[in-house]
Amino acid sequence: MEKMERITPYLFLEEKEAIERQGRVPDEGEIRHLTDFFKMFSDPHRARILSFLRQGELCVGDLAALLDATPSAVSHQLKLLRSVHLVRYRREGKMLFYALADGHVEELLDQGLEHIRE
Amino acid sequence: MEKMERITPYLFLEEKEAIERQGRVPDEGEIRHLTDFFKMFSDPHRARILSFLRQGELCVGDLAALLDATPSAVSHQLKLLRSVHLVRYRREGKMLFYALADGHVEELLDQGLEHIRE
DNA sequence: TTAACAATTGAATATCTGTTCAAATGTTAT
DNA sequence: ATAACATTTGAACAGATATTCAATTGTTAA
Repeated sequence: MEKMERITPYLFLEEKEAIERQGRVPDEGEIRHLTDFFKMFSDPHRARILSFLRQGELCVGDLAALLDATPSAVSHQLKLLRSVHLVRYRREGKMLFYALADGHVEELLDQGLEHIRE
Repeated sequence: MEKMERITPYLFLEEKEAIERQGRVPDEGEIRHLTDFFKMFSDPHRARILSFLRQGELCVGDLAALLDATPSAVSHQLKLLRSVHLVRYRREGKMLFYALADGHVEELLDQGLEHIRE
């Protein structure tokens, strides 16, 4: 058998390439997207915004009151949530009503809760 | 009709309390756990570690080689992943082999990927 | 058109997070 | 014992992140 180049005492170059070829590990760009997406669930204000929006649409001022935060702080977070398409909004007069973008969001929240509760 | 105390032009105190009573928004402690949990998926190194572990257990040195990172950096991240029970490990000689803690992890990764791909 | 209000924006600051580096721990073989 | 190796740990530094504050945009009503 031919000599194999060792990377660590256990992993051989062939194995490493095999693992990478299997393609179950997203490439750099996709990992970046994925982590940016999950980052949205990793801040208490954002997680609470998403949780509150499960019950229907709310405007920025409502969210600020519910979170006990300033409208500015909430708006900054909503901007991030918009950037990864987790929320959508519609204008009604002076106000912007925000809502969850789709059902995925709730599923994900529930899965997270399931994990930490068990 | 009785006068209601307004919080914002739209949300009334009764509504706010109703929303909070519905209990679909986790309390402070649970939100903290939840965000700490999701935070684990929000760093590229950690996300790649979890992705690589889908294909079977790997030791720290292997992961370091696959990630092109130092064993120290990997170990620090593994410590965080252990802290929220996303990975488990077993010792074999000098090495520690890490594995995903349960199926939840893969489900979550897939849901995240599903969201960003659509 | 002006005033009032809801929300957004950008810059500054304080905090959090991830990596590095050196030292320590645990295991195996000599 | 000692040496060699895999991994962990803690402290220090650099970069990322969330909030605040002041200024701005957009909408409605007088």
